[in-house]
Amino acid sequence: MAKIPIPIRGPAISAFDPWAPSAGRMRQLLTVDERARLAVMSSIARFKKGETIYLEGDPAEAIFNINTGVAEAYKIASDGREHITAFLFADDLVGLSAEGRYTNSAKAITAVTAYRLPITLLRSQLSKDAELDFHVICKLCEELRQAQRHAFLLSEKRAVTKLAMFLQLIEQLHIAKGQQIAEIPLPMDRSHIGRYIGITLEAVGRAFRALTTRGIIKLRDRGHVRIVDRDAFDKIAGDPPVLPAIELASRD
Amino acid sequence: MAKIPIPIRGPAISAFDPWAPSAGRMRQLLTVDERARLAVMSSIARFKKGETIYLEGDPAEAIFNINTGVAEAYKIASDGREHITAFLFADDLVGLSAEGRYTNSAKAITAVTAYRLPITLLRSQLSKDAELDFHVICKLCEELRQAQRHAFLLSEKRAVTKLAMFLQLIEQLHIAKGQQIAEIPLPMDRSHIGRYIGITLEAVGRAFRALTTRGIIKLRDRGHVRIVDRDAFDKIAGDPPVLPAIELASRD
DNA sequence: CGGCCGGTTGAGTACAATCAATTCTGGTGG
DNA sequence: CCACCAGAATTGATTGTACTCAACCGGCCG
Repeated sequence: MAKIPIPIRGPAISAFDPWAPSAGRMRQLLTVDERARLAVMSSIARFKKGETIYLEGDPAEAIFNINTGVAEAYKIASDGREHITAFLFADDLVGLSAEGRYTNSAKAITAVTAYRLPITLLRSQLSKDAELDFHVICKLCEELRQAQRHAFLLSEKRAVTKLAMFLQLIEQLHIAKGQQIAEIPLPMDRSHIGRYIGITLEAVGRAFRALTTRGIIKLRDRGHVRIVDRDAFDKIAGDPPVLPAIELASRD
Repeated sequence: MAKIPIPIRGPAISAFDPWAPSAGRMRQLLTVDERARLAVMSSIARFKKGETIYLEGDPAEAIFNINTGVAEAYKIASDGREHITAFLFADDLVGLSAEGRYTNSAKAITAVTAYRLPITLLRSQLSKDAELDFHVICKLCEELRQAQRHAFLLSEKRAVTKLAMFLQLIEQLHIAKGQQIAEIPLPMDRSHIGRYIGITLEAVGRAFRALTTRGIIKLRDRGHVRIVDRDAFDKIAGDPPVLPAIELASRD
């Protein structure tokens, strides 16, 4: 293995601060120093498209910090169907466990590079560094918020509503990361979307078409959507979660 | 306000340790010392049945630690329907926020007493006490696991499956807390269950009846179920998450 | 006694699942 | 540059399940 030619800055965690306004932007929580300290205890893992990162029930020896690419966390239903728990992007943490065992499986959707953090090392660091702990707490709050929103999405019955909420989710993720985008990129395929929002891939397709023919969205290709009619879109997806600026203005 | 006559031991957090086997039992994570320290910075809040604890979008000034009773966290859908994000029992933390605003609402299902922890005080404590931080991290992992399991449940389509998974959820919660029970107590009504598992209350009733007539469960009254046919039950609900004892035996 | 709340039952409808066939797309090699 | 191929996506016809709306039941409390 040759050394990585690009400069390595170490693991990264970005999230909203649960308790301080941040103008709708996620911040990089870790300091340069923290990232360096985490870097020395971590190795870099590479996964090919479709490759398994870990399996549910395996001994949880490490957590992963996605660097590039997209991964999925998933669970297998009793009838064999695969339910996607979360899509994981850069700066996300993966490897949730309980009692020393992973509580879900994970695999790469695109090619993925990630920092692999052995939990033994991480844990000893956590018991020393309250600052790092606090950042992990922030990230977990963020993941919890996402998981609840996912459940909220799944509680909807109409396929178009689910799809619209999903698109809103992905869009806001990019906005929160500071990327102004006219188009929503969809690195996952129709079946991934279906397994995430709890409908079949055929229903996903029909929902896309329904939104397209109604002039609400426009597909450039498989992986790029544009929201044409924002009002109609928001009426289907529901208002996006409180944007601080709007919130503060309308309140009091 | 008279002083509380019963001895106060202070806030409590119980969860699985994410990284150490614990024989399927949740532990009380906080030490006597930590609980005392948290107690001095907290006040006791009492909520009547149905009373609102906080509303989505409100400034997040405190988090709550349920002491007695049952509460619900919920979100309102665009069509006005209420989706229950989580049922909250003793030792649970509630008050998830982002950017200083609550990201869901919460209200009491039964009469509730809770410790109210102002986040300003809590946060200053968190930046000092790595041990406390670690315990909060454990609890958040636990909540995240629950939220993902909830989403998994919601991704099922058949009402009987959803209900069975829900009952399994509640049962395991009691087992994890060390209470051996022959009967599953349901402190919430049919409409709460429906709002949690994403079906109408009529469908909840029909699912209960379906399981009853098939001889799988038995209702003592509105609020107490007994699982009669465990095999049939598990076949519908899916195998319960890895129980460490079984897991270790069947592995290697 | 009457009203209310939680719960049950029933008939008709709407929506997505299913299964199967077909088209589209992007990538490959000749 | 084109022909070809495999995987992804679309379309269509049918079926099943839960939703809707409405009526009804039973206990509890004033």
